[in-house]
Amino acid sequence: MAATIKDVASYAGFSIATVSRAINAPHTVSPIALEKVRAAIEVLQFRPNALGRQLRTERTGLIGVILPTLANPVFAESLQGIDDEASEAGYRLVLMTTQYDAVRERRAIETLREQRVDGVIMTVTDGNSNPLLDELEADSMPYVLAHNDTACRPSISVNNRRAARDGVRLLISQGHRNILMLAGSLAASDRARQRHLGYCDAMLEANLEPRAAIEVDFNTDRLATDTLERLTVGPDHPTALFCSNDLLAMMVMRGLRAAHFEVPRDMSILGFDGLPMGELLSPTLASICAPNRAIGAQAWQHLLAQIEAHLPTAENTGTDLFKYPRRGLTLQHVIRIGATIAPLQRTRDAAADMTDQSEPLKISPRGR
Amino acid sequence: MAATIKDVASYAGFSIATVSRAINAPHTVSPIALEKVRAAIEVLQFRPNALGRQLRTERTGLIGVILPTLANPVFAESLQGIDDEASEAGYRLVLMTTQYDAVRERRAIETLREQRVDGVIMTVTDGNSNPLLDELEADSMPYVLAHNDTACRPSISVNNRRAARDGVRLLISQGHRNILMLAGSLAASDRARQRHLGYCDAMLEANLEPRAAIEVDFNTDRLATDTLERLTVGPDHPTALFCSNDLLAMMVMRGLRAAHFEVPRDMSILGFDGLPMGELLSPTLASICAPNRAIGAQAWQHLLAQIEAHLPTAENTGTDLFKYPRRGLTLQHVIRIGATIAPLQRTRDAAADMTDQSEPLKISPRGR
DNA sequence: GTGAAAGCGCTAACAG
DNA sequence: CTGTTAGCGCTTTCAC
Repeated sequence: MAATIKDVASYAGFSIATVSRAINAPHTVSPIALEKVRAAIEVLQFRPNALGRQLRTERTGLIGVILPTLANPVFAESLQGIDDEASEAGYRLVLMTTQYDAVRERRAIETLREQRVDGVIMTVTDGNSNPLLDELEADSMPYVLAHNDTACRPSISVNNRRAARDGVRLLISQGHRNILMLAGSLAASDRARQRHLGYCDAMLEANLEPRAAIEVDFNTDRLATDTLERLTVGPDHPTALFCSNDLLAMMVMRGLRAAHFEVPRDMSILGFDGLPMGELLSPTLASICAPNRAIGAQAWQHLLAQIEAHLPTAENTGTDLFKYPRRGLTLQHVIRIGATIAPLQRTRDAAADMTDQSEPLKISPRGR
Repeated sequence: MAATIKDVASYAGFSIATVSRAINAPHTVSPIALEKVRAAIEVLQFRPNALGRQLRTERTGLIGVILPTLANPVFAESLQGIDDEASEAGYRLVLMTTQYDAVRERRAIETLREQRVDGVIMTVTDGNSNPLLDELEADSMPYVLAHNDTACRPSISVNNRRAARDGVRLLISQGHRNILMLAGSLAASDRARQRHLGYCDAMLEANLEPRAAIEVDFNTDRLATDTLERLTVGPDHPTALFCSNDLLAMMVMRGLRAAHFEVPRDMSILGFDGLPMGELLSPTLASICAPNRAIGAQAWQHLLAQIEAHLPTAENTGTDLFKYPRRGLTLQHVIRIGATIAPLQRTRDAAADMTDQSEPLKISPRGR
């Protein structure tokens, strides 16, 4: 059906070797031959079969990308960042999503390795103690983690712990003392765990008692009512929420609004990720911004460096590894001040532990 | 380095054929052999090389996906829809983005064909008169368009024209008469053109004069000031905007807000796409919703049908083509009522062409 | 500058 | 049930 290099060769009146050279190293072929080959290719609509080449050269130009989901724009952005650069460099991406499932992570890697991808960029549930990654290293398969922050593996991310700490510090500086953290499944995200540590850091250094993160299922599009109650009812309800990601923050905002809780008057909200859409909300979402696209782009750069260090041409000296450190790279986070954060008003609840009760009390609305 | 089927064969004490069978058709192999092969695979950490198999079988299990960008969640959603189903069926996605560039579309298809993908799902700038697609058909390469709506090609989409008409009708039914449409580059999107036609349909049937779409560069994150002026200044400024997509609508909302134009009091806004995040805005964004994820999923189903019809096993009768029509499939759109739309208040501007001027006038705020 | 030939890793007749 | 063999399409020595 489709023309092969053989067809081109016989049509052009040369051997397949010459055709191959005409394609891959035109300068090593006589102008006459080159022209004839070109013509033959044109006429026969020859399209080189990448599989043949890849089988032979042991390089595919394919990069595996493993992400939890594309429903969270964080990963879509990051993916776009990877694609921008990788496609420029002539690589193609094979995408697999895991839905935060470790089993699917394993399968994805397996599949990609069978496909002989030249490298893998991924965001995993746990970047540290991960046998999958150990295997990759043992087999010296180039890989880079994106978003996972771990010092001991090649990874590109913000310092999640410190970023969270900085964010929660901001809330504290605004007078908030009863601050809760919300997260998706902690088990499914080492980022969330890091962020919770950062939350704890900030709380402790202010002599506040850190609380366990409230885990929220944000695959559904609605906040569970018991969660909502916990946030809004009772004398002890928090005045500020630190949400482990912006999507969650947005969901919470909607839930609060439905419960007639006004943000930021009745509750300050701080997100994490810095999704552009957060600025389009009203009130605009305060968030700890990670440079998601840059994370993808940098992950690519690091992967490429590893791939090139792997090439037979480059001698695998320690210099290469030094030039392109195989260990974590931390990108800078930025706190985006947004209208979802306000200084604490001394409401009845928030003023509970204050001595001066003389100021006019504002009644917090009750949910439900 | 990596073990091959030969290594496994010799380790297990069988021929490579038996190993191959043990892998691909275990039931055709004696239990003893099977066990020995399994053990060998285990010990040698054998990972079958997909390239060899693909070269031989002429099937890769790879699906090309070509999308304009992932920065627009519409496409990220759609991609997730594809991935959900395709990965389930054991296929992998090779992703390429075009940034709405026809040249990149062409290159992407070329690259994917060289990689011998089993089929392609794509969203192109122009689904109708597109030589690329003619080529694909000529070579009987399975493909499906997603989001592009065209009757004459395999495509999955909403009826963009009718959907837009329905949306604009809603605006008209709310009393709006001066309605403008905003779009990204019309040249880069047949969807936008279809939607503009729908806008015109609705305007004409109400005896209103349709206007040319205002093209907005929404790659930048800010609305150009001259565009903004056009929307807000003068006695003739519109009272409602139909935006060709939700991202644009959100950008416009922000621009208007910055100009102290309040939505929907001073301007009603209707988007297109039905991005989930629109419901998290405040006011919640009214939008014509396309089932983006379902579009991706359906595109996959149709592609799979084509691929299977292509298989040597299935006889290529007309029945197959009848069962899985190669032509466009239209999914239902839904208009999401949102708080960005309000009945027209008879402001000074909007009431200009009305005879009854006696009602109290509300002064529209002036931007800048 | 060009061609012959080997072989990348695998599957699929075919023969036994 | 198993082994032998012939390629899939390409690159790449190695001669000439």
